[in-house]
Amino acid sequence: MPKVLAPKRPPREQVTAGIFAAAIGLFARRGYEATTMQDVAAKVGMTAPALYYYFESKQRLLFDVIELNLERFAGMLDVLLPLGIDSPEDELRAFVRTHLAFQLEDVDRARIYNAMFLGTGALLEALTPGQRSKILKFQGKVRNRLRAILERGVARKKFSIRDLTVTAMAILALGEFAVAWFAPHGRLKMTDVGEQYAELAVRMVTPPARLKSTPVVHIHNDRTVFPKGELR
Amino acid sequence: MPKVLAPKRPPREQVTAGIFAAAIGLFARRGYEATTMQDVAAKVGMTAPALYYYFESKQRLLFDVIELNLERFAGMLDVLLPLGIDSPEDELRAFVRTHLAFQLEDVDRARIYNAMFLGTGALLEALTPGQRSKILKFQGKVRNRLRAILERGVARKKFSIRDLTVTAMAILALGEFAVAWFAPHGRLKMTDVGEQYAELAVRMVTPPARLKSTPVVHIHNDRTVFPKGELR
DNA sequence: ATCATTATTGAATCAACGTTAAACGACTCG
DNA sequence: CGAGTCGTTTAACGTTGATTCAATAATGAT
Repeated sequence: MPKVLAPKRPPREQVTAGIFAAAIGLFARRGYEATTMQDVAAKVGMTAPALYYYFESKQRLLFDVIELNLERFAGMLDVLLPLGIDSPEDELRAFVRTHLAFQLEDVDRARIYNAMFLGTGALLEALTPGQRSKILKFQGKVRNRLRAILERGVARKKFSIRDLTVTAMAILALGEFAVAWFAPHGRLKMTDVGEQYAELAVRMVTPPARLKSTPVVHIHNDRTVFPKGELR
Repeated sequence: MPKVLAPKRPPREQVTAGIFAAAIGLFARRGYEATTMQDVAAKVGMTAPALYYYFESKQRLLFDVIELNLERFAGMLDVLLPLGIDSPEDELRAFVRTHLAFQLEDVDRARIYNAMFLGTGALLEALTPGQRSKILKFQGKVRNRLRAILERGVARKKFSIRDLTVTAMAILALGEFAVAWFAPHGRLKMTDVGEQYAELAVRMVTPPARLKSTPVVHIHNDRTVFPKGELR
């Protein structure tokens, strides 16, 4: 009779997945240099040398971690792109919500993504030119998607935007910054924040009601058109 | 005749200032762990042990670097605080502008500040509990300052805010994210961005004009009051 | 000049870490 | 059972980097 519940040795895949999970968290939080192979090993109940059975070096581990996440990014982008929503406002809302979801559904992943984005940490140094261009391309796609939404809103006279770049960056900032303060099990649910951020983004592109009318300027092709003497 | 241009030994202050400058840049770009005392020393034309004449340890150097920068920010904050600006809108604008100026006028400093804020990098981990709490206390002050501004605007029925925390974080996000994209000598001047960010922040707390009126909810004491069925 | 103090250096110490090597247990297949 | 492979461990190596120490150069005062 075979031993019941005898823990059969888990397949290689599963082990590496565990190592990835541990490494992502540690790299994301402490940074690459500050994380030791010991740390990673300990998190999966191993000793450091055992890791070398799966990864030829620490560098390689980082590389693979990043590569793995790049794939996930790409997947998120697909969800982001094909939205066939009519109203520019709703389109903007959807973008903001999706962007936030991407950031919050896996904080470690988002941290790594942002770290590369911000040029912080040693993560960027570890990237190959191929990886770098891959991620820059991804970034560009996300930004362009947002710009397109904003431009469409402007074209339809729904949005009032002073400078496209500034506004786009402001909206992206919301999501990227979220991982810094959002507490997964706190008072607010992720969907709550998504709703509110979406609304804040819409307000950003909507002229205020009561205030002495802010000069509305429409932008064309990344070049801001200023009214008389505004924005010296 | 005294040797003309004889390089008199620079005062201690000046040397430490140089070390700080070098350390800020390196810590900000490479991170704490990835920076060696050699690196810092080389940047100021010294050898590593010489640094120990001025700083008792690498950790201490990091702490002093951080503290120095916090003081600068605190200085800015003080400038911001006592201004008897009446209008909540103007107060908010001033905060946003100051926050952005702090971020953009010295990118390295901002990166360090943000790294701690974001929990990215090993900066926070490298500090002692005492040092950490000091820094966190400062962060709290900044946040509370913003919250106070927002609360005043709400109390005066000038601002429409759904959730104080979310809105505050959104506004802070603008500035913190700026270092990631702003190009010092590009099309936009810092003051331009400041103006626009200030305006975007005001819009965030101002009910939109044309849209089918977004439900306006006033918040009390960090507890959000939801209207009928909003924000499930 | 001489001396004390200040500032810096090169050599040395020590721990930590990435990595390798050899050995060991466990599981698989004959 | 026995042999081979797989996965892991302990021990060890080499390097790097923070920090210390004794020696020394540079400076300022007497």
